[in-house]
Amino acid sequence: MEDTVTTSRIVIVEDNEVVKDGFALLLNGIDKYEVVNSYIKCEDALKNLKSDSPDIILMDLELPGMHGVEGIQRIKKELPEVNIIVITVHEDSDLVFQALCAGASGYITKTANYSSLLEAIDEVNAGGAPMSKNIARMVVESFQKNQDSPLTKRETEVLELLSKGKSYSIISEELFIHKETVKSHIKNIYFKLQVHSKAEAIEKALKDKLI
Amino acid sequence: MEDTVTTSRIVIVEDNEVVKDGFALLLNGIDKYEVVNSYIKCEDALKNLKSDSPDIILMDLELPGMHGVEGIQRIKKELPEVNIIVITVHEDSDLVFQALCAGASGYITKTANYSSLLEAIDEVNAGGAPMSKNIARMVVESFQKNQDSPLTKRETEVLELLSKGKSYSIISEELFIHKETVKSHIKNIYFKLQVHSKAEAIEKALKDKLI
DNA sequence: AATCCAATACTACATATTGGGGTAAATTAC
DNA sequence: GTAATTTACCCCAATATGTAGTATTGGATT
Repeated sequence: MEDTVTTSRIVIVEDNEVVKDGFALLLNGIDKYEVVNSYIKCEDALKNLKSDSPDIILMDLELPGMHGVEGIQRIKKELPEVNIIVITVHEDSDLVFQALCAGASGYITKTANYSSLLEAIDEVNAGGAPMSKNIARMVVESFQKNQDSPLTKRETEVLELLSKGKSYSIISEELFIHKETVKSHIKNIYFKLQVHSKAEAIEKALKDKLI
Repeated sequence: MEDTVTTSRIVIVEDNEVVKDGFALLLNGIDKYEVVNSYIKCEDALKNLKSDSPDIILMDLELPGMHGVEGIQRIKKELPEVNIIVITVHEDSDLVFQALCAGASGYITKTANYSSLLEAIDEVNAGGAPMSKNIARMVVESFQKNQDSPLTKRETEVLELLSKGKSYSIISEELFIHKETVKSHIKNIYFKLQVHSKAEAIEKALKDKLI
C-alpha cells in the first residue's frame, strides 16, 4: 500500500537540462518526493498542468519563451493551490518582488548545496515560505521606512492620505483640520521634497520610503 | 586574547522575568553570545542603549509601558545598525507588519525549543531575516495579488498609475494612449468596483489586492 | 526669555482635473 | 465568429490643484 499522503508531486521547470535532470534524479531518489514531470519551458508545463497536478513546482525565472514571472502568474491562476518555489541565480530585487507578487511561495538562490533545496520543499509543505538569507532580508527591509525623513509627523500623515488618492477636502475631514491647513502642509511637503505635483511627491516618497 | 569579532553583544527586553533570565542564562552559556543587559521595559533599554551598544536585541512586543512596536522605532532611530529580533506569542498579522515596518529584522514566535532562538541570532548575524514558518508565509502572501480580479490587464495598469497619484493626462502619456481612453478605462473601473471616485477605487483595490 | 519648529488657518487667483452622460470603431481572445 | 478588450470621441459642470503670500498658536530647546 502506497502512502500518497506524504508524497509530494513535484514539477520542475528549468532550461538548463543538466540542472533539471540533476534535480529530478536527486528528488526521485527520496521516497517522499516524486518528480511527475520536468520541462524546459513554462508553456509546456502549463499544457500538462492539470494532468501533472503537482503539489510543488520548482522553477527558474530566466527561460526560453515566456518569462518565469508570467509563468508563475498563469500557473497560479489555473492551479491556485500549488506552491511555487523559484530557484534562480538572480538576486535582483525587482525580480524577487515580481516573482512574489506573481504568486511564488518561496525564492531560493542556486547554490552548490542540494540540502537547502530539500529543506525548501519540506518548508513549503509545512506551510512556510522558504527564502535564501539575502532574499529574506530584502523582503523584510522592503517594509521598513526611512528613519531620517525630512517630513514632520503631520506632513507624513498628509502625504500618506494623498498617496491613497484622497483629495485635500477628504484629508482635511479625516484629520479634523481645515482644508487650507492641508494645503499648507502640502506646500511644505513639496518644498522639502523639491517637487511640484502630487505625482512627483508620491514617487519621491515611495522611492525614499518616506511613506 | 579575546576574539571580540565573533562575539555578539545581546540585549533582551522581555517582561516575563523567567523567560528573560532563561534566555540570558542560555545565551551566556555559549561563548559567541554575550548578554550585556536585559530589561523588562523598552524605556530602560533605551536609557542604556548607547552604553550597552548591542549588536542584537531580542524583544517581546507586549510590554509594560511603551509598546514594543514604538520601542523598535525609537531604538532603530538611535542605533540604526542594531538587529532587532521580535520574540513573541502573537502571530497577529497587523502586529507582524507593524513590527517589521518599525524596523525589526526578524520575527519568531515563542516555542518550547531554544535551538530556533540560537539559529535566529546566527541568521541575522549572517545578514538574514529569521522568521517562523507562519510569519514568513504571511509576509510572502502580503505581496501576492488577487488572481480573480474583475479588472482587465489594461484597467489594472491604469489603476496602478492612478494609485501613484498620476493624473489622467500623465497616465495617457505613459501608456501612449489618448486621455479620453484613460477616462473610458477609469469609468469602467469605477463601474466594476462599484465606486465613484479615485479615493474609493484605490481603497477598494488595495483592500482586495487588485493592485 | 528668546528662539525655533510644528501645526494651524486665512486670502486670492489661474489652471487642471475629475466624474458623469453618451457612442462607437478597431483589435484581440476563445 | 462572437465576446471581450482597447481604443477614441462628444458634451458639461463641479471640484481640485498649485502658487504666492501672511499670521497665530503651542511646545520644545537653548
